[in-house]
Amino acid sequence: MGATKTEHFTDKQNQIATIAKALGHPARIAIIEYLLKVNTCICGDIVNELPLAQPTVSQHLKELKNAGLIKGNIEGNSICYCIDEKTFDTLKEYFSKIILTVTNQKCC
Amino acid sequence: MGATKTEHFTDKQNQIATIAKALGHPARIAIIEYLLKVNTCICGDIVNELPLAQPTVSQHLKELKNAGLIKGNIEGNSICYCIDEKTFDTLKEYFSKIILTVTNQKCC
DNA sequence: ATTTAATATCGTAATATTGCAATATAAAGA
DNA sequence: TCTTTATATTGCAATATTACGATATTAAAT
Repeated sequence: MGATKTEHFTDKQNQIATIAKALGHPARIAIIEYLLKVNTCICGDIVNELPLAQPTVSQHLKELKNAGLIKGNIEGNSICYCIDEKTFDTLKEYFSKIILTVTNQKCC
Repeated sequence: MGATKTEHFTDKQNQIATIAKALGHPARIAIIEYLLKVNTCICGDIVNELPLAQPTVSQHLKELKNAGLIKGNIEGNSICYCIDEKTFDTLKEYFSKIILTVTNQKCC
């Protein structure tokens, strides 16, 4: 016990859960909002912006990248990060569909 | 260490992260989708639907309720659960704003 | 009053996440 | 080449999550 029973759920359910999980930490939300503000930036900029050590920021960036929420392009010495729109679209579409369905329903 | 540094982030950032975190598990996504299909149901229905024990389902329902994603109304013996639209709206609005901002940006 | 049914809570083991110091890697500049 | 700069990885401690058996709670049914 302790491990999520991933294999019992559909690919789509796991996909949405994985993306949501990546956004389930305030530091990662802060990183997304910072990227939104500055368009593109390097890891060091985020380290200066957030109250977290460089390895911690690097780890959060990795998780956001694994979930497809950001992209990282090597630019010589540093890595240029920016938001990956596609995955946010996937989420928005998913929630839009939920809301459309729910508005036709009656709650208990 | 090990605990999230919640106090260093804004209320809005923590709010979005909390909601996203609640959706960051395939079982909870499956519960949302089941509720979407059947409109309303009781805990026992979900226990029959998912490959998880009753206490586990109860715990997942509690987290979804704490995040404001579902509502639970006592109906005599059992509890009637249904989706709470408001919180999904909050998420959708948040992602819509992100996408609107990103589409005017150029990635690296 | 007792039993049954539906959920919640407690306790606990297994696993995952968070955060960071120390260290590694890799490219640019002197 | 040696140093500097930028980022990633490793290893580990603290904490959180996941899952479930056992048990408690609460209301309906008999």
